Amino acid sequence: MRRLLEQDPVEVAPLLLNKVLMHEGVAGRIVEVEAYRGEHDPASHAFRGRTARNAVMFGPPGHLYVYFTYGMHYCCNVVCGPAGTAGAVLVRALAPLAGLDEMRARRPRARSERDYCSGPAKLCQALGIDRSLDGADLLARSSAVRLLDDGLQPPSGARLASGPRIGIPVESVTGLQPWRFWVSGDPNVSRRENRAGRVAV
DNA sequence: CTTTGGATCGTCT
DNA sequence: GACGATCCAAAGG
Repeated sequence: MRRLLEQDPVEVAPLLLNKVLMHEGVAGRIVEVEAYRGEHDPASHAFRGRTARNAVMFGPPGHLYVYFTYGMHYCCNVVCGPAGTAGAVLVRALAPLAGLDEMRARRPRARSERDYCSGPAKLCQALGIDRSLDGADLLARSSAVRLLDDGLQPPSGARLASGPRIGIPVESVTGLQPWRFWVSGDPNVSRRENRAGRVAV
């Protein structure tokens, strides 16, 4: 798994679909992700170099990068690429798998199970992920938060969908890149598949 | 169903 | 001092 994550985030991103993210027994299957590169990606937190916030992005692959945004939300990424090079895959949505009661308690305003993890900040809330987990090794047995492979293969063919990343200005060069990947048709994906989405080869 | 605006504060200019 | 890799409620069709 570590070797897989050492590749370019754009290569890794679709391969993380159908993997499982778990924090203290509360878990979900990854159904939507976005790839972020480093210095050549204007949309990346690492575009302007290393800072205290994004330091983990420059570290070894397989660790968790958690950032705080909008004054109230956390979002989490799987760090990719070789150590010394910035790269990460933002986890945008999960299909709830375990700890559903815990998720409901942490997301009281959710109207249905679909509302538990259908967004990058929602899933962090549902799993109880915050800045204290920034830098955690997702592949270590001893970690509270882990990335697991339960044997289900990543989607391919028509089951894999891709499109432009969300919240990225389209006028920027990378804003048009189809670096958002999701499991086609999964109800937990953060935004419904629309004209922007297209099936990847 | 879609659109719009408010919340709220760490981070970087 | 401005601005988010967002979410939610409210309002309009």
